[in-house]
Amino acid sequence: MRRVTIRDVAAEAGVSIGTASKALNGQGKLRTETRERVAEVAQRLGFAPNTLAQALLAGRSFTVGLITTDSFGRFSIPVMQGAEDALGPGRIAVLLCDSRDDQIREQHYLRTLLERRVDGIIVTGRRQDPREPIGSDIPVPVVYAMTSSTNPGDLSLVPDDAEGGAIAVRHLLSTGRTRIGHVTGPMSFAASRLRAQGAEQTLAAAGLELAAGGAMYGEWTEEWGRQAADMLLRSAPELDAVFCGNDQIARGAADALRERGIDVPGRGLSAGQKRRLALARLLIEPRP
Amino acid sequence: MRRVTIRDVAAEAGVSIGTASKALNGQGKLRTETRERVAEVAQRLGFAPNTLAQALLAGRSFTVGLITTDSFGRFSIPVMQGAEDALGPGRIAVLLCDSRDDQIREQHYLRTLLERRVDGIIVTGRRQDPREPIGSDIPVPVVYAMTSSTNPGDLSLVPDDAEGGAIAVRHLLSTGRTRIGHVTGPMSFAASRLRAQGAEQTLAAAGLELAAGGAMYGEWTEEWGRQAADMLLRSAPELDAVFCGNDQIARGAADALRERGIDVPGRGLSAGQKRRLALARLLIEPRP
DNA sequence: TGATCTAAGGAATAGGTTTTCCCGATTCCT
DNA sequence: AGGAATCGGGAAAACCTATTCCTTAGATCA
Repeated sequence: MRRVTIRDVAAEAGVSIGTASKALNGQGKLRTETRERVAEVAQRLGFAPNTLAQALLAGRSFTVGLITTDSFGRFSIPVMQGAEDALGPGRIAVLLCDSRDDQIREQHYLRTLLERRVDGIIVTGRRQDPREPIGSDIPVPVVYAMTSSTNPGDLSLVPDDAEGGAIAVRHLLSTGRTRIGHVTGPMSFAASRLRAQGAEQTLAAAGLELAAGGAMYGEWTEEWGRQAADMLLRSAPELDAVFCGNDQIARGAADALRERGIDVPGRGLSAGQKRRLALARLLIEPRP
Repeated sequence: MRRVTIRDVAAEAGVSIGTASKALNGQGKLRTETRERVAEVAQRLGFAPNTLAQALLAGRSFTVGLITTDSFGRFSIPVMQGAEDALGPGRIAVLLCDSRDDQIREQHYLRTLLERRVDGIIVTGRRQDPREPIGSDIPVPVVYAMTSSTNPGDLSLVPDDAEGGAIAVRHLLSTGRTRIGHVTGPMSFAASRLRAQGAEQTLAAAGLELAAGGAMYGEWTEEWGRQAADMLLRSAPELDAVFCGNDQIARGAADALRERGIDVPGRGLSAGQKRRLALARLLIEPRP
């Protein structure tokens, strides 16, 4: 039941182990006839080089770890998919870890990944925000995707929330709206604060400000969208647009407004999911 | 920049490599004082045993491969999550591969996994159905989850579709319905055929049969649910229940019927997602 | 006192591959 | 023909750890 090794191939082809290795990898100076013979034997024996041995020798594992904090939720799936898509074909494998945003599990997985000598680590999913970096003094590159670390030196790939807020407001202004409300997620999330900030600055540049006294912070849920819409309807009945912090809130608010007989246009842009994690390529050199 | 190895620990603690290994793993006969000294040094130096070296020595990699065919879609995510949940804490890692139900990619990943000497392979996601096994003569255990192979010897973890159809019909009969229609997915899917079969057999045992001349095969979509409901309304206006093959179809059908003024109760059972892949444990021995 | 036993830890090996260095045999040049 | 260069391939080290077998010293026993 032993797996066939390069030693078997070498013996069968009547050459040394080193020669067999060179033949299979296109290295060294070998006769063409020799190369072909070794290749044929390897094929016939079903030889598959042991990546573990290669990794041990190379000092790297051709593997990256992916730590998700939201149990493969809405935020980490596109990252996961992008990472796999960018890395898989290049013989780099992706190792899966689900920390559930729990410190203990996170440390456990971090340790496991380091023991496996991963070439890099991707941290993704909505983490408690703001949040400590997953660890200090980690001897491999770490990149945060769709989440960020409090350590300013860390590499992170995040949406430009302030610009996003600005874009939304500019769009509304361009359609002639001027009395704009803003309903968004918890104030503890940087995403909420930055989007509101971008919106406010853009309004200020036009000599305006957010209706109803500023951004309304709450939850990232449909339920909060409904509640907030009701509140707005009472406190600021004159407004002519609502900028919502995410899709759930928008859906809730739109439903609530429609139920009150207010006409709400359909959604404008798709969520633009499936961001490719091209940055992951930076983590590792392409294998020669 | 070299990572610290057991050799460094041994040198620092003033013992041999073998002794250091024994101390860290609780093996052999060593003085307690020695054990503690080695442990302290390992801690201080931040030693993390190289899993690659362990794997090479042990002849197994403490890793399983997970091949998804639907790009982390609705069917594979629960399996992925269950596998990670069952394996991760036990120091077994899960390697991610997305074949997109493409033969070429599937073969590529299969080869990669074998080169990495995985201890087992999980294949999941809705595959084209019926479908060839991922390969023959694979030297590691393979289990199909939420999908099956045409090779009857292969291990697969699938819902009991026939029993599911039977359960649905028994439920409807118990509420007094007797004129039951069935709208389901494509006939090319075994799931469709088996559910219809279970439903028909249960009805037959009660001396009944499916309304409108049998199961209506179509797509797994809301759109098809709407269409089918309309058709049923015309061809079999006397029916008093519709058994739908999946949630999408049910939602479409319910919407269409409600629009025609027909009262439809809310959904009865949750989809019961998040199936734990306990079977994955069978693939591997727990690490000693 | 000499022989035997136990405790504590060292030396060596295995696992599979890549790569560097080296050696023998041809071929080329003058 | 004699030396140099090239060609083809072999031997061995290195990567890191766990384990098996030995060695040494001290203790026990008759």
